[in-house]
Amino acid sequence: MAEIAELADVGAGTVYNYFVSKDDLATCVMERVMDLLARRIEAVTNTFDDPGQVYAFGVRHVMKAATTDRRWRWLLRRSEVIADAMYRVMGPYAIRDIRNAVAAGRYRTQDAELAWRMATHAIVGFSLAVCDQKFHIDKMDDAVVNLLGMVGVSPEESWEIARRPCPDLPSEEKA
Amino acid sequence: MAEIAELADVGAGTVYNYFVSKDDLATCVMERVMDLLARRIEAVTNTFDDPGQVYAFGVRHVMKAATTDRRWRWLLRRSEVIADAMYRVMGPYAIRDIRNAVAAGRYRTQDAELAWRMATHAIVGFSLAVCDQKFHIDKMDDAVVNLLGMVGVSPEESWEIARRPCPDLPSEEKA
DNA sequence: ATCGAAAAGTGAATGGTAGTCAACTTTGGT
DNA sequence: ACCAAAGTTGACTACCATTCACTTTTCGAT
Repeated sequence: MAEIAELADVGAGTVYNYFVSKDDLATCVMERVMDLLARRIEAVTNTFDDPGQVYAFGVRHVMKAATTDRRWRWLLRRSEVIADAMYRVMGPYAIRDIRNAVAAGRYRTQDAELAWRMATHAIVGFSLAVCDQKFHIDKMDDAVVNLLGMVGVSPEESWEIARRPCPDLPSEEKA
Repeated sequence: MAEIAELADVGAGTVYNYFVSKDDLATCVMERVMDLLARRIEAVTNTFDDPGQVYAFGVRHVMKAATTDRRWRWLLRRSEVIADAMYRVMGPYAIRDIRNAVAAGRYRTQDAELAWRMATHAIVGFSLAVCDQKFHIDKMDDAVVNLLGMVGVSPEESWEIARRPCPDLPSEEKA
Protein backbone atom coordinates (compact mmCIF):
# COMPACT_ATOMS: atom_id res chain seq x y z
CA MET A 1 0.00 0.00 0.00
CA ALA A 2 2.88 2.33 0.81
CA GLU A 3 4.27 1.70 -2.66
CA ILE A 4 0.92 2.34 -4.33
CA ALA A 5 0.44 5.58 -2.41
CA GLU A 6 3.95 6.60 -3.42
CA LEU A 7 3.26 5.91 -7.11
CA ALA A 8 -0.01 7.81 -6.88
CA ASP A 9 1.93 10.63 -5.20
CA VAL A 10 -0.44 10.83 -2.23
CA GLY A 11 -0.15 10.10 1.47
CA ALA A 12 -0.69 6.59 2.78
CA GLY A 13 -4.00 7.49 4.37
CA THR A 14 -5.46 9.14 1.27
CA VAL A 15 -5.86 5.84 -0.53
CA TYR A 16 -8.41 4.87 2.10
CA ASN A 17 -10.61 7.81 1.13
CA TYR A 18 -11.16 6.09 -2.19
CA PHE A 19 -10.97 2.38 -1.35
CA VAL A 20 -12.08 0.75 1.87
CA SER A 21 -9.29 -1.81 1.87
CA LYS A 22 -6.45 -3.20 -0.17
CA ASP A 23 -8.73 -5.97 -1.43
CA ASP A 24 -11.28 -3.37 -2.45
CA LEU A 25 -8.64 -1.48 -4.40
CA ALA A 26 -7.51 -4.64 -6.15
CA THR A 27 -11.09 -5.55 -6.97
CA CYS A 28 -11.86 -2.11 -8.37
CA VAL A 29 -8.77 -2.20 -10.58
CA MET A 30 -9.65 -5.65 -11.87
CA GLU A 31 -13.25 -4.69 -12.47
CA ARG A 32 -12.11 -1.92 -14.80
CA VAL A 33 -9.62 -4.17 -16.55
CA MET A 34 -12.21 -6.90 -16.97
CA ASP A 35 -14.95 -4.64 -18.18
CA LEU A 36 -12.63 -3.17 -20.79
CA LEU A 37 -11.60 -6.66 -21.91
CA ALA A 38 -15.23 -7.74 -22.10
CA ARG A 39 -16.05 -4.79 -24.33
CA ARG A 40 -13.05 -5.41 -26.55
CA ILE A 41 -14.17 -9.02 -26.95
CA GLU A 42 -17.70 -7.86 -27.65
CA ALA A 43 -16.45 -5.63 -30.45
CA VAL A 44 -15.15 -8.70 -32.26
CA THR A 45 -17.84 -11.26 -31.46
CA ASN A 46 -20.51 -8.83 -32.63
CA THR A 47 -19.59 -9.84 -36.15
CA PHE A 48 -19.73 -13.61 -35.56
CA ASP A 49 -22.36 -15.66 -37.34
CA ASP A 50 -22.21 -18.77 -35.17
CA PRO A 51 -23.61 -18.15 -31.67
CA GLY A 52 -21.59 -21.15 -30.51
CA GLN A 53 -18.34 -19.39 -31.25
CA VAL A 54 -18.94 -16.26 -29.19
CA TYR A 55 -18.41 -17.75 -25.72
CA ALA A 56 -15.53 -19.89 -26.97
CA PHE A 57 -13.77 -16.83 -28.34
CA GLY A 58 -14.40 -14.97 -25.10
CA VAL A 59 -12.99 -17.57 -22.74
CA ARG A 60 -9.95 -17.99 -24.97
CA HIS A 61 -9.11 -14.31 -24.76
CA VAL A 62 -9.76 -14.21 -21.03
CA MET A 63 -7.25 -17.03 -20.56
CA LYS A 64 -4.80 -15.23 -22.78
CA ALA A 65 -5.11 -12.06 -20.70
CA ALA A 66 -4.94 -13.97 -17.40
CA THR A 67 -1.66 -15.65 -18.36
CA THR A 68 -0.12 -12.60 -20.01
CA ASP A 69 -1.28 -9.36 -18.42
CA ARG A 70 0.62 -8.22 -15.32
CA ARG A 71 -2.58 -7.03 -13.66
CA TRP A 72 -4.26 -10.39 -13.93
CA ARG A 73 -1.18 -12.34 -12.89
CA TRP A 74 -0.75 -10.09 -9.89
CA LEU A 75 -4.09 -11.25 -8.45
CA LEU A 76 -4.16 -14.80 -9.78
CA ARG A 77 -3.13 -16.30 -6.41
CA ARG A 78 -6.25 -14.79 -4.92
CA SER A 79 -8.22 -17.15 -7.12
CA GLU A 80 -11.46 -16.62 -5.31
CA VAL A 81 -11.22 -12.82 -5.53
CA ILE A 82 -10.42 -12.79 -9.22
CA ALA A 83 -12.98 -15.48 -10.08
CA ASP A 84 -15.62 -13.57 -8.19
CA ALA A 85 -14.82 -10.34 -10.02
CA MET A 86 -14.96 -12.25 -13.29
CA TYR A 87 -18.33 -13.66 -12.37
CA ARG A 88 -19.75 -10.24 -11.63
CA VAL A 89 -18.16 -8.15 -14.36
CA MET A 90 -17.94 -10.52 -17.30
CA GLY A 91 -20.93 -12.62 -16.23
CA PRO A 92 -23.56 -10.46 -17.94
CA TYR A 93 -21.78 -10.93 -21.27
CA ALA A 94 -20.80 -14.57 -20.81
CA ILE A 95 -24.16 -15.71 -19.49
CA ARG A 96 -25.96 -13.94 -22.29
CA ASP A 97 -23.64 -15.58 -24.85
CA ILE A 98 -24.24 -19.00 -23.33
CA ARG A 99 -28.00 -18.45 -23.37
CA ASN A 100 -27.92 -17.31 -26.99
CA ALA A 101 -26.00 -20.42 -27.95
CA VAL A 102 -28.46 -22.58 -26.01
CA ALA A 103 -31.37 -20.87 -27.77
CA ALA A 104 -29.67 -21.56 -31.09
CA GLY A 105 -29.34 -25.22 -30.17
CA ARG A 106 -25.53 -25.09 -30.08
CA TYR A 107 -25.03 -25.50 -26.32
CA ARG A 108 -27.05 -27.47 -23.82
CA THR A 109 -26.99 -26.47 -20.17
CA GLN A 110 -29.72 -26.11 -17.57
CA ASP A 111 -28.21 -23.25 -15.67
CA ALA A 112 -25.99 -20.72 -17.42
CA GLU A 113 -25.16 -18.94 -14.13
CA LEU A 114 -23.88 -22.13 -12.57
CA ALA A 115 -21.90 -23.01 -15.70
CA TRP A 116 -20.30 -19.58 -15.74
CA ARG A 117 -19.53 -19.69 -12.02
CA MET A 118 -17.72 -22.98 -12.43
CA ALA A 119 -16.07 -21.80 -15.64
CA THR A 120 -14.55 -18.72 -13.98
CA HIS A 121 -12.78 -20.91 -11.44
CA ALA A 122 -11.69 -23.40 -14.07
CA ILE A 123 -10.28 -20.57 -16.18
CA VAL A 124 -8.34 -19.19 -13.22
CA GLY A 125 -7.09 -22.70 -12.45
CA PHE A 126 -5.85 -23.20 -15.98
CA SER A 127 -4.19 -19.79 -16.03
CA LEU A 128 -2.45 -20.42 -12.72
CA ALA A 129 -1.19 -23.77 -13.94
CA VAL A 130 0.21 -22.14 -17.07
CA CYS A 131 1.88 -19.38 -15.05
CA ASP A 132 3.41 -22.01 -12.77
CA GLN A 133 4.59 -23.85 -15.87
CA LYS A 134 2.58 -26.90 -15.01
CA PHE A 135 1.04 -26.76 -18.46
CA HIS A 136 2.22 -25.17 -21.65
CA ILE A 137 0.08 -22.42 -23.10
CA ASP A 138 -0.46 -24.66 -26.13
CA LYS A 139 -2.94 -26.58 -24.00
CA MET A 140 -5.30 -23.64 -24.41
CA ASP A 141 -7.25 -25.44 -27.14
CA ASP A 142 -7.80 -28.38 -24.82
CA ALA A 143 -8.89 -25.99 -22.09
CA VAL A 144 -11.41 -24.33 -24.40
CA VAL A 145 -12.75 -27.75 -25.35
CA ASN A 146 -13.15 -28.65 -21.68
CA LEU A 147 -15.01 -25.40 -21.04
CA LEU A 148 -17.30 -25.98 -24.01
CA GLY A 149 -17.94 -29.50 -22.71
CA MET A 150 -19.18 -27.89 -19.51
CA VAL A 151 -21.94 -26.17 -21.47
CA GLY A 152 -22.95 -29.36 -23.21
CA VAL A 153 -21.01 -29.26 -26.45
CA SER A 154 -19.66 -32.56 -27.76
CA PRO A 155 -15.88 -32.96 -28.04
CA GLU A 156 -16.10 -33.11 -31.85
CA GLU A 157 -18.00 -29.86 -32.14
CA SER A 158 -15.80 -28.27 -29.46
CA TRP A 159 -12.66 -29.11 -31.35
CA GLU A 160 -14.10 -27.79 -34.54
CA ILE A 161 -14.91 -24.50 -32.79
CA ALA A 162 -11.64 -24.35 -30.88
CA ARG A 163 -9.60 -24.77 -34.04
CA ARG A 164 -11.23 -21.97 -35.98
CA PRO A 165 -8.96 -19.01 -36.65
CA CYS A 166 -9.04 -16.66 -33.70
CA PRO A 167 -8.88 -12.97 -34.64
CA ASP A 168 -6.98 -10.55 -32.42
CA LEU A 169 -8.66 -8.04 -30.17
CA PRO A 170 -8.69 -4.29 -30.81
CA SER A 171 -6.04 -2.57 -28.72
CA GLU A 172 -6.90 -1.42 -25.22
CA GLU A 173 -6.65 2.24 -26.19
CA LYS A 174 -9.40 1.97 -28.76
CA ALA A 175 -12.01 0.54 -26.42
CA MET B 1 -0.95 -19.93 15.19
CA ALA B 2 -1.02 -18.99 18.87
CA GLU B 3 -4.42 -20.65 19.17
CA ILE B 4 -3.26 -23.80 17.42
CA ALA B 5 -0.17 -24.03 19.64
CA GLU B 6 -2.43 -23.54 22.66
CA LEU B 7 -4.78 -26.32 21.56
CA ALA B 8 -1.82 -28.60 20.89
CA ASP B 9 -0.53 -27.64 24.35
CA VAL B 10 2.90 -26.63 23.07
CA GLY B 11 4.82 -23.37 22.82
CA ALA B 12 4.34 -21.09 19.84
CA GLY B 13 7.76 -21.93 18.45
CA THR B 14 7.35 -25.69 18.68
CA VAL B 15 4.86 -25.79 15.85
CA TYR B 16 7.67 -24.63 13.56
CA ASN B 17 9.69 -27.75 14.40
CA TYR B 18 7.03 -29.73 12.56
CA PHE B 19 5.75 -27.37 9.88
CA VAL B 20 7.75 -24.77 8.03
CA SER B 21 4.89 -22.28 7.89
CA LYS B 22 1.22 -21.79 8.60
CA ASP B 23 0.45 -22.62 4.97
CA ASP B 24 2.50 -25.78 5.24
CA LEU B 25 0.55 -26.81 8.34
CA ALA B 26 -2.76 -26.18 6.60
CA THR B 27 -1.63 -28.09 3.54
CA CYS B 28 -0.47 -31.06 5.62
CA VAL B 29 -3.77 -31.21 7.47
CA MET B 30 -5.73 -31.05 4.22
CA GLU B 31 -3.55 -33.66 2.57
CA ARG B 32 -4.44 -36.09 5.33
CA VAL B 33 -8.12 -35.23 5.18
CA MET B 34 -8.17 -35.55 1.41
CA ASP B 35 -6.28 -38.81 1.28
CA LEU B 36 -8.65 -40.31 3.81
CA LEU B 37 -11.64 -39.11 1.80
CA ALA B 38 -10.16 -40.50 -1.40
CA ARG B 39 -9.74 -43.89 0.21
CA ARG B 40 -13.25 -43.87 1.61
CA ILE B 41 -14.57 -43.08 -1.86
CA GLU B 42 -12.41 -45.82 -3.31
CA ALA B 43 -13.92 -48.34 -0.91
CA VAL B 44 -17.34 -47.69 -2.45
CA THR B 45 -16.44 -47.23 -6.11
CA ASN B 46 -14.49 -50.49 -6.05
CA THR B 47 -17.81 -52.25 -6.35
CA PHE B 48 -19.13 -50.18 -9.28
CA ASP B 49 -19.72 -51.87 -12.61
CA ASP B 50 -19.89 -48.77 -14.78
CA PRO B 51 -16.48 -47.06 -15.10
CA GLY B 52 -18.33 -43.87 -16.00
CA GLN B 53 -19.88 -43.68 -12.57
CA VAL B 54 -16.69 -43.81 -10.53
CA TYR B 55 -15.44 -40.26 -11.17
CA ALA B 56 -18.97 -38.87 -10.96
CA PHE B 57 -19.44 -40.44 -7.54
CA GLY B 58 -16.06 -39.14 -6.43
CA VAL B 59 -16.58 -35.51 -7.39
CA ARG B 60 -20.01 -35.54 -5.80
CA HIS B 61 -18.63 -36.63 -2.47
CA VAL B 62 -15.75 -34.18 -2.67
CA MET B 63 -18.25 -31.36 -3.15
CA LYS B 64 -20.29 -32.68 -0.26
CA ALA B 65 -17.23 -32.67 2.00
CA ALA B 66 -16.09 -29.26 0.79
CA THR B 67 -19.43 -27.66 1.62
CA THR B 68 -19.95 -29.52 4.89
CA ASP B 69 -16.69 -30.32 6.63
CA ARG B 70 -15.24 -27.59 8.84
CA ARG B 71 -11.73 -28.41 7.74
CA TRP B 72 -12.51 -27.90 4.06
CA ARG B 73 -14.54 -24.77 4.63
CA TRP B 74 -11.75 -23.30 6.73
CA LEU B 75 -9.41 -23.30 3.70
CA LEU B 76 -11.95 -22.75 0.93
CA ARG B 77 -11.05 -19.04 0.60
CA ARG B 78 -7.52 -20.08 -0.25
CA SER B 79 -8.94 -21.62 -3.39
CA GLU B 80 -5.61 -22.05 -5.06
CA VAL B 81 -4.07 -23.80 -2.04
CA ILE B 82 -6.95 -26.22 -1.61
CA ALA B 83 -7.29 -26.89 -5.35
CA ASP B 84 -3.60 -27.59 -5.57
CA ALA B 85 -3.72 -30.03 -2.67
CA MET B 86 -6.70 -31.70 -4.32
CA TYR B 87 -4.79 -32.00 -7.56
CA ARG B 88 -1.84 -33.64 -5.87
CA VAL B 89 -3.58 -35.87 -3.35
CA MET B 90 -6.75 -36.93 -5.11
CA GLY B 91 -5.32 -36.62 -8.61
CA PRO B 92 -3.87 -40.13 -8.76
CA TYR B 93 -7.31 -41.57 -8.07
CA ALA B 94 -9.31 -39.12 -10.17
CA ILE B 95 -7.03 -39.22 -13.18
CA ARG B 96 -6.96 -43.00 -13.13
CA ASP B 97 -10.76 -43.08 -12.95
CA ILE B 98 -11.06 -40.67 -15.87
CA ARG B 99 -8.63 -42.74 -17.92
CA ASN B 100 -10.48 -45.94 -17.12
CA ALA B 101 -13.73 -44.37 -18.27
CA VAL B 102 -12.04 -43.10 -21.44
CA ALA B 103 -10.67 -46.58 -22.11
CA ALA B 104 -14.17 -47.98 -21.63
CA GLY B 105 -15.51 -45.47 -24.16
CA ARG B 106 -17.62 -43.65 -21.57
CA TYR B 107 -15.64 -40.38 -21.41
CA ARG B 108 -13.76 -38.55 -24.13
CA THR B 109 -10.94 -36.25 -23.20
CA GLN B 110 -7.45 -35.75 -24.61
CA ASP B 111 -5.73 -34.90 -21.38
CA ALA B 112 -6.97 -36.27 -18.09
CA GLU B 113 -4.45 -34.21 -16.08
CA LEU B 114 -5.72 -30.98 -17.60
CA ALA B 115 -9.33 -32.01 -17.09
CA TRP B 116 -8.65 -32.81 -13.44
CA ARG B 117 -6.71 -29.58 -12.90
CA MET B 118 -9.63 -27.55 -14.19
CA ALA B 119 -12.13 -29.71 -12.35
CA THR B 120 -10.47 -29.11 -8.97
CA HIS B 121 -10.88 -25.38 -9.37
CA ALA B 122 -14.44 -25.72 -10.64
CA ILE B 123 -15.30 -27.91 -7.64
CA VAL B 124 -13.84 -25.37 -5.23
CA GLY B 125 -15.75 -22.62 -7.02
CA PHE B 126 -19.02 -24.46 -6.72
CA SER B 127 -18.39 -25.24 -3.05
CA LEU B 128 -17.55 -21.63 -2.28
CA ALA B 129 -20.69 -20.44 -4.04
CA VAL B 130 -22.78 -22.87 -1.99
CA CYS B 131 -21.12 -21.79 1.26
CA ASP B 132 -21.78 -18.17 0.37
CA GLN B 133 -25.39 -19.11 -0.37
CA LYS B 134 -25.08 -18.04 -3.96
CA PHE B 135 -26.39 -21.45 -4.99
CA HIS B 136 -28.41 -24.01 -3.13
CA ILE B 137 -26.77 -27.36 -2.52
CA ASP B 138 -29.52 -28.91 -4.66
CA LYS B 139 -27.60 -27.62 -7.66
CA MET B 140 -25.08 -30.37 -7.00
CA ASP B 141 -26.58 -32.56 -9.75
CA ASP B 142 -26.13 -29.75 -12.24
CA ALA B 143 -22.57 -29.27 -11.05
CA VAL B 144 -21.83 -32.97 -11.53
CA VAL B 145 -23.30 -32.79 -15.03
CA ASN B 146 -21.07 -29.81 -15.84
CA LEU B 147 -18.01 -31.67 -14.58
CA LEU B 148 -18.89 -34.73 -16.63
CA GLY B 149 -19.35 -32.49 -19.65
CA MET B 150 -15.76 -31.38 -19.13
CA VAL B 151 -14.58 -34.95 -19.71
CA GLY B 152 -16.68 -35.30 -22.84
CA VAL B 153 -19.89 -36.88 -21.62
CA SER B 154 -23.10 -35.72 -23.27
CA PRO B 155 -25.71 -33.97 -21.12
CA GLU B 156 -28.14 -36.88 -21.50
CA GLU B 157 -25.67 -39.46 -20.30
CA SER B 158 -24.43 -37.12 -17.56
CA TRP B 159 -27.92 -36.63 -16.21
CA GLU B 160 -28.54 -40.35 -16.26
CA ILE B 161 -25.34 -40.90 -14.25
CA ALA B 162 -25.93 -37.95 -11.92
CA ARG B 163 -29.40 -39.18 -11.05
CA ARG B 164 -28.38 -42.68 -10.04
CA PRO B 165 -28.74 -43.44 -6.35
CA CYS B 166 -25.64 -42.28 -4.53
CA PRO B 167 -24.59 -44.60 -1.67
CA ASP B 168 -23.10 -43.10 1.50
CA LEU B 169 -19.45 -43.31 2.38
CA PRO B 170 -18.07 -45.52 5.16
CA SER B 171 -17.44 -43.45 8.29
CA GLU B 172 -14.10 -41.73 8.71
CA GLU B 173 -13.15 -44.00 11.60
CA LYS B 174 -13.35 -47.15 9.52
CA ALA B 175 -10.99 -45.95 6.81
C1' DA C 1 24.26 -44.14 38.06
C1' DT C 2 26.64 -40.35 35.38
C1' DC C 3 27.69 -37.70 31.63
C1' DG C 4 27.36 -35.07 27.37
C1' DA C 5 25.61 -33.94 23.18
C1' DA C 6 21.85 -33.75 20.29
C1' DA C 7 17.04 -33.18 19.93
C1' DA C 8 12.94 -30.96 21.29
C1' DG C 9 10.63 -27.25 23.35
C1' DT C 10 9.85 -22.35 24.84
C1' DG C 11 7.81 -17.69 24.71
C1' DA C 12 9.31 -13.03 24.55
C1' DA C 13 11.02 -10.31 20.87
C1' DT C 14 11.05 -9.08 15.85
C1' DG C 15 9.53 -7.41 11.49
C1' DG C 16 6.48 -6.38 8.06
C1' DT C 17 2.46 -4.25 6.80
C1' DA C 18 -2.71 -3.06 6.50
C1' DG C 19 -5.29 0.19 8.40
C1' DT C 20 -6.29 4.58 11.72
C1' DC C 21 -6.69 9.23 13.25
C1' DA C 22 -5.89 13.83 15.04
C1' DA C 23 -3.93 17.64 13.01
C1' DC C 24 -3.45 20.25 8.88
C1' DT C 25 -4.60 22.16 4.12
C1' DT C 26 -7.59 23.15 0.38
C1' DT C 27 -11.97 24.33 -1.63
C1' DG C 28 -15.96 26.89 -2.62
C1' DG C 29 -19.95 29.27 -1.13
C1' DT C 30 -21.40 33.76 1.12
C1' DA D 1 -12.10 37.93 3.88
C1' DC D 2 -14.26 34.25 6.38
C1' DC D 3 -15.76 29.76 7.53
C1' DA D 4 -17.28 25.10 7.32
C1' DA D 5 -16.87 21.05 4.86
C1' DA D 6 -14.10 18.16 2.26
C1' DG D 7 -9.81 16.25 1.36
C1' DT D 8 -4.98 15.13 2.72
C1' DT D 9 -1.32 13.63 5.59
C1' DG D 10 2.23 10.48 7.69
C1' DA D 11 3.44 9.04 12.11
C1' DC D 12 1.31 5.67 14.77
C1' DT D 13 -1.22 1.34 16.15
C1' DA D 14 -2.63 -3.35 15.94
C1' DC D 15 -2.01 -7.57 14.44
C1' DC D 16 0.26 -11.83 13.73
C1' DA D 17 3.48 -15.13 11.45
C1' DT D 18 7.92 -16.18 12.34
C1' DT D 19 12.51 -16.25 14.82
C1' DC D 20 16.04 -17.36 18.14
C1' DA D 21 18.72 -17.43 22.35
C1' DC D 22 17.97 -20.12 25.99
C1' DT D 23 16.10 -24.19 28.79
C1' DT D 24 14.67 -28.91 29.25
C1' DT D 25 14.45 -33.62 27.84
C1' DT D 26 16.14 -37.73 25.71
C1' DC D 27 19.20 -41.43 25.22
C1' DG D 28 23.35 -43.93 24.03
C1' DA D 29 27.97 -44.60 25.81
C1' DT D 30 30.74 -45.19 29.79
